[in-house]
Amino acid sequence: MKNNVSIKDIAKMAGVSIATVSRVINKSGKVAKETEEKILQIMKENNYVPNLLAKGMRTNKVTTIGIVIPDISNEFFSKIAKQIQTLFFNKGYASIICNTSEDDKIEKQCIEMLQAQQVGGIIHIVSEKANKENKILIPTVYLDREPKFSNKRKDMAIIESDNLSGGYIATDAMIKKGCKNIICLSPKDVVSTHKKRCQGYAYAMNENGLNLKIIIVDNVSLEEGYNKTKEYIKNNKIDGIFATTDIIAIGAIKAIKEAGFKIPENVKVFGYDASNMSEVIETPLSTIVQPIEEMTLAAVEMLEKNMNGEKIKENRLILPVKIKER
Amino acid sequence: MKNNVSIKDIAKMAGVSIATVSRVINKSGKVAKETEEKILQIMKENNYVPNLLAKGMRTNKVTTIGIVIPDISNEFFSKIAKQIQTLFFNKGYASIICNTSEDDKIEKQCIEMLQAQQVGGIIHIVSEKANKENKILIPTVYLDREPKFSNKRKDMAIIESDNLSGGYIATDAMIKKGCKNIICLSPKDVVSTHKKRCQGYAYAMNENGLNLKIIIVDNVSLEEGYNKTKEYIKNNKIDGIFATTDIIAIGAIKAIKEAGFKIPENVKVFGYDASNMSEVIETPLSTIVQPIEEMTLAAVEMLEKNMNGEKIKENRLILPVKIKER
DNA sequence: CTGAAAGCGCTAACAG
DNA sequence: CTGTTAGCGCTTTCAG
Repeated sequence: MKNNVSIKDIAKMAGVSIATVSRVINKSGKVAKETEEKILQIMKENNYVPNLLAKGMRTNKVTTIGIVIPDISNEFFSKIAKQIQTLFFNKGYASIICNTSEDDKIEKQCIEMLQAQQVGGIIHIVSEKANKENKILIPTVYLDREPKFSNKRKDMAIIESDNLSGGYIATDAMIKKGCKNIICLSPKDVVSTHKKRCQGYAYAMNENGLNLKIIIVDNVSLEEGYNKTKEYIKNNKIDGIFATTDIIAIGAIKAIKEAGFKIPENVKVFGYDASNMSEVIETPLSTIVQPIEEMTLAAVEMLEKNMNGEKIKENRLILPVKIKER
Repeated sequence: MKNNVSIKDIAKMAGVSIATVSRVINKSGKVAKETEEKILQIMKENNYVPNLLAKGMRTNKVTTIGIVIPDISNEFFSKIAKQIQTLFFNKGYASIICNTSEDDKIEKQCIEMLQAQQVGGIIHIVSEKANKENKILIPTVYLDREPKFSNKRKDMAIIESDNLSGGYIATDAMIKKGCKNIICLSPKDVVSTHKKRCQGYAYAMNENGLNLKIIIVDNVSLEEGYNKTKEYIKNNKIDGIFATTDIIAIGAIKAIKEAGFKIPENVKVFGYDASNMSEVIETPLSTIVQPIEEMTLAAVEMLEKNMNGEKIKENRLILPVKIKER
């Protein structure tokens, strides 16, 4: 499997020392044009590709970063992963992507593996269960979800979108259209994002003197959105729903329609994330758009600075979201 | 950034040679229980994590594999990537994931980078434009799409799902329900998967003496599915649609309904991939389910064998698909 | 301008 | 059972 030609092979073929070959590879130091061309030629002929790992080991500069993500098959996260990988690829870095499946045990293993793989930095979306910081020395930027342990370290780099105002503007938009009985459907507040969206909802409701009703779904699924909504509307009147993620809203829509109500005439529905599903569903589903590009770009830039040991004043960033009404 | 303790540091602290430390790390050779425990203790205290790259360099055994994918934010591909990364993670491998964005230039760069990163093997879903094999010596398994250059090398490892019968059973199911005028919506046949699905469609139509009509969409999008369908039904009657991927079917549905037809009463619609969108759309959309787990498992196993230099008789595999009628 | 040599962290004989 | 040593592919002084 190791038919790879090495710098040594090239040197031998060119009749020079490996130092010289190294110099032309890195365009460092002076090499006679003649020798340089000859070496370049031989490298091309033999399809030489430098061993980045050996180089990294020697120079202590690494060309790999890690991305730790709860579930890469989730649309929102996969978009993020794509952006990050592309941004880093263009800078010459390879991205090692790890799935934690929301499991803190696996998450720990991921971090250890990345450390063992000598990644230069990590962009980390914490799992639901992550309670304590993994004790590592690798530069890390937390993205999307605020880690539970973030209050312990004020210098922690965290990039989020503005989930609080996301919840607020969604709810407020419905209130402005006359809704008075708006419920909020959300998973248990294990994750900062959903929690903040609920808080935004609560803020808007309180501001308008409306009674809030937060209904906890046991998991993030169409079924749960459906079941909990169906159950609730048996004995309660509602005219608005704010679900902290699209799929829950879609379940709610199903229940609402089954009960004979019209959307958006009788009940207005807001989801979150502007997923593909929200695009294709035929019932009008309003939603909140997160600034994925800005978030990933900021995370990548911040991580790069961290890796270069640069001081950063702004190590926490909250990016604005947009509303998409339908 | 390199505060990492090394085997040398541990050895010094334990007052033994690095060889001994190496032995306890790898559980190779005999080490006195006493010394072993002492070393283990010190390793734990100092949070020692072995440098896999150095190890790989020395042993010529690498713990990284590459995944090359056209678009990781695509639901189907991201599910595949997740599976592969998980399977390899459990075997102790890290996965470097690369996006080609369907661009053969980027694809080439990806392969080169993976080579430079010394990955042990690659699972590769080729881009649309990939026309010639990248000349590398890394064990590679092609997944999902059959490379255009596959006929040149009969020993190439390729895992696909059965797109041909996918197209066939979808079409056949509609015919069995009485459809006679079924159109097929598909992107230009740049990619083997869509091409084969169309062939399956054609096969079923011919078998039943029906006229086939394949309509090319310019790109894979809801809009194109919508536009091309709307255009066609202006002057033609149809009672069935087979779209080679769900999103196109969803566009078609929109056009059909706008024209006043009922689904599935007047027109039956089949998509492909059993995407989340197909799950939530309120109009009945039948679809074909690909065996993602089996595909990825087979690919991973085949790659592992390749990496271990094992001979494999079956280097081409076509896995069966399932129908999901709605 | 170019080569020799040391060393990054680690493993694998080879001696003790 | 344990230490010494060479070397994986590469960069980087230090001498020529």
